[in-house]
Amino acid sequence: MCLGQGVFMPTDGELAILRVLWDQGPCTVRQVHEALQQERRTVYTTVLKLLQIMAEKGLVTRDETAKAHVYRAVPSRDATQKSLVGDLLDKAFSGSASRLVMQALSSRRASPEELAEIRRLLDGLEGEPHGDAR
Amino acid sequence: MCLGQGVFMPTDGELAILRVLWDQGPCTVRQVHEALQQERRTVYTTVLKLLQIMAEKGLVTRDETAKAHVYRAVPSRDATQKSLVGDLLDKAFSGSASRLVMQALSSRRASPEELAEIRRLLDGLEGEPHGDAR
DNA sequence: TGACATCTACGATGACCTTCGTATATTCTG
DNA sequence: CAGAATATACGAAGGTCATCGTAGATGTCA
Repeated sequence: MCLGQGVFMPTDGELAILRVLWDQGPCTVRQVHEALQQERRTVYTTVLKLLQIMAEKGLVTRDETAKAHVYRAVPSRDATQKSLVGDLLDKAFSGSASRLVMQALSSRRASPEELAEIRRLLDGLEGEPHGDAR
Repeated sequence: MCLGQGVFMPTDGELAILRVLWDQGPCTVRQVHEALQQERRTVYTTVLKLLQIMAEKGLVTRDETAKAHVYRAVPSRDATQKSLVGDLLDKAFSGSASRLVMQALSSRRASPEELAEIRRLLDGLEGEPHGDAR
C-alpha cells in the first residue's frame, strides 16, 4: 500500500538538465547549455525554454537578482531516481525488484567494488527485515 | 565499446500490450483489450490501433488466417527489460548499476527469497569476472 | 552616446503518442 | 435472406515535448 508518493516523472530533456544541476549546483542557462553540449546538440534558447517550463512545473527555482538568472534543481537526485526506478518496476517488471536488479547487473558489467557495495546493502536489508522505506 | 545494441524503446502503451502478450502468449485484439481493461480504461479500437502501429514497427507479428487476427510479441521480455534498464541507467544513473540496484531495493521491499536470489546472482558474477554479456 | 554582446520572453512548428469515431467487411443466427 | 454481432481499417483530433527563430530588454565598453 501507499503506492505513488510524491513521484516526479521528468522527461528526458528535463532529466538531462536536472543532472547538470545536481552535478554542478545552481547554474545559469549558459552554464547548463555548455555542460549539455557534449551529449545533446541543441541551441541556447532551447535550454532556456526547457528551464522556463521546468520553473513553471516547479522542477527548478530561479534566482532573478542577476541579469542572468540562476536555476536550482528542486527534486533531489535521490528522490527522482527512486521515482524513475519505481515507475520502471511497475511498468516493465511487474514490481519484481529482484528481476530488475538481475537485468541491471547482467546488462552492465559492474566493478568488483560495486558488487561489494551491493552485498553490503543486502546485508543491511536482511539485518532489519522490518521498518518502512522512508 | 559497443553501446546501444538492438535497443527497443517501447512506449508505455506498447509496453502494456507487450506485457499481455508475454504473459498470455499470442492473443487476438479482444483478448488483449480484455486483459488490459483492469489497468487501462480504453476502448477496443484504441488497442487495435496500437497493435496495428506496433505491427508496422515490427514489435508484433500477426497471423491473419482467422477472421480475428492473432498477435504475437516479437521482442522478448528479457531483451526489452534489458533495454529499458540500460536506458534508465544512462539517463538517470550515469551508468552506475550499483546505484540503480540500491534505489530499486530501497524503493521496494524485496522478499527474503528475492534477496537470496540476488545474492546467488552476485556469486555467479564474481565467479566469472570476464566473458561478455551475450 | 552608440554599437555590440548577452539575456529573457514567447510564439510557431513538427514529431510522436494516444484516443476515438466511423466506415466497411465478414460471420453468425433465427 | 435479413439483421445483429464482431472484425479490420483509417482518418482526425488533442496532448505533450523538444526545437528554433525572432523580438525586445539590459548591460558593456570604446
